[in-house]
Amino acid sequence: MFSFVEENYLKAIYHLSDHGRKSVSTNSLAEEMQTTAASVSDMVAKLSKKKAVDYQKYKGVNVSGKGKEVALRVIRKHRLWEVFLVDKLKFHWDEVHEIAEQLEHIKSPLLISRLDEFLDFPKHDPHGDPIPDENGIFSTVKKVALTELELNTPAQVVAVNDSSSAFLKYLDKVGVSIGTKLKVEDTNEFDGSLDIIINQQKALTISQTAAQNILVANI
Amino acid sequence: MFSFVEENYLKAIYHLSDHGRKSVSTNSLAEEMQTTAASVSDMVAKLSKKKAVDYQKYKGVNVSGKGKEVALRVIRKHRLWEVFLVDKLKFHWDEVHEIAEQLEHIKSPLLISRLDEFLDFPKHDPHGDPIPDENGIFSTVKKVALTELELNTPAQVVAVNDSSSAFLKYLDKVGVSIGTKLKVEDTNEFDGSLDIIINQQKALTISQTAAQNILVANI
DNA sequence: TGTAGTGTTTAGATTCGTCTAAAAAAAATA
DNA sequence: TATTTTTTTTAGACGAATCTAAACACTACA
Ligand SMILES: [Mn+2]
Ligand SMILES: [Mn+2]
Ligand SMILES: [Mn+2]
Ligand SMILES: [Mn+2]
Repeated sequence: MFSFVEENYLKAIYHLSDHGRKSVSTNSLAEEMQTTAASVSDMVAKLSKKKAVDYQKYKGVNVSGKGKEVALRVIRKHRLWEVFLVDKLKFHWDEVHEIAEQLEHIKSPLLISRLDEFLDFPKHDPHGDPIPDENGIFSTVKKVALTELELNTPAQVVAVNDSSSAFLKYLDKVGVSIGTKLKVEDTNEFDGSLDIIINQQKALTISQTAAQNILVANI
Repeated sequence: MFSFVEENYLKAIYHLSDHGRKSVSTNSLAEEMQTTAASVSDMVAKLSKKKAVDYQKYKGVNVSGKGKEVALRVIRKHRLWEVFLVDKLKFHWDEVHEIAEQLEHIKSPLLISRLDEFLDFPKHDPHGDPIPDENGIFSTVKKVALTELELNTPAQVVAVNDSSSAFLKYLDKVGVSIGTKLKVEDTNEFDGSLDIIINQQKALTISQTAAQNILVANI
């Protein structure tokens, strides 16, 4: 039905549109897909003819109902495979994305439901991102960037906004991972950095940039 | 280096050439690949230019050293994934081939070595076919078709020649699987059928066709 | 040994996804 | 509002893999 390449476009449109909430420009999609605006124009017209996106020339593009379904199915597979790689094959959380980019395109609904079961129906991937169920529904937990957390309120790390290897390695070094309990002790006005306490013991200061990429939930 | 399609051609040539022992005709390769002789001619010329096959016009084709390496790597991945599907995801041995056809093309040497370890370094896939190691070496066990087994000699089923769903379902029905111990009690001259005893108890008669597709080794 | 038949290769076209260059539309700015 | 700049689309081409039709090479055998 949809090719490897079409699936990747739909996933990118879904992400850039903030889960289908706003329309996506040709240039931003070209940057995301590491290709040219001309190629994007072509592909978007093609996806529009297949009713996978809503598109008007010069007005941007967004996923249609059908396109959203496809995107969510790919995202579900991507995240389940990442859980498999980390939980079962002992990969590190900064090594799994590229392999999951390939595995997400394997076509077999039965394979995915068996994998889901084998992994014990995980609700989140190794980076804390939610895994949609077979109907595309996310289990929603209210999460907030660490920069928004109120002072001295205990919270738990539930996800990261930046899954780059560099950032994940930094988090490892300072001892932050999914599930880590922490609170913010103080904010430093002059550069936006935060003084935090990890697991009721380790104190450290992290930059505003780092804090914006750490998502937490109240406990 | 090699595309999805090129990998499939190399695998097919390797199989049709009986592990590189004899050269493969354009037509037989076209049939195996479900395509036309013209397409095969094109692809074989391309693989020849890439030094993955030895090829002279009108004289047939065979894998080169490099092509054999590629084919064996794909075969290794195919069979390891089949073991994963059966042992870990509880698939039935007649359901795994199509999915493994997709998974065999995932590119990540580390993934395969981790998978191998996770599966406890299996030497055979669910159909009894040997899994080459990372250097392309098969662990060789002398196996023989059940039709060649001497009378009243105890043996063990180690592989099947026919992995079709129909044949595997038949084997399930009569209670034969990889590892089953059996011996041949008698041969019926008029139609080549065999009277066999399974696990020292169950007696049954199987056709010559079935027996030719069951491979056994002495115990 | 000439010829019919089979097997194989070449020629030319098609689809998919991509590219560069140029044209057109929209947005920004003067 | 008129002009410049940016964004987007169109035009035309290309490589990969495929196809059909036609030409060519090898084989069999009369
Ligand atoms: Mn990922
Ligand atoms: Mn992808
Ligand atoms: Mn198989
Ligand atoms: Mn394949």
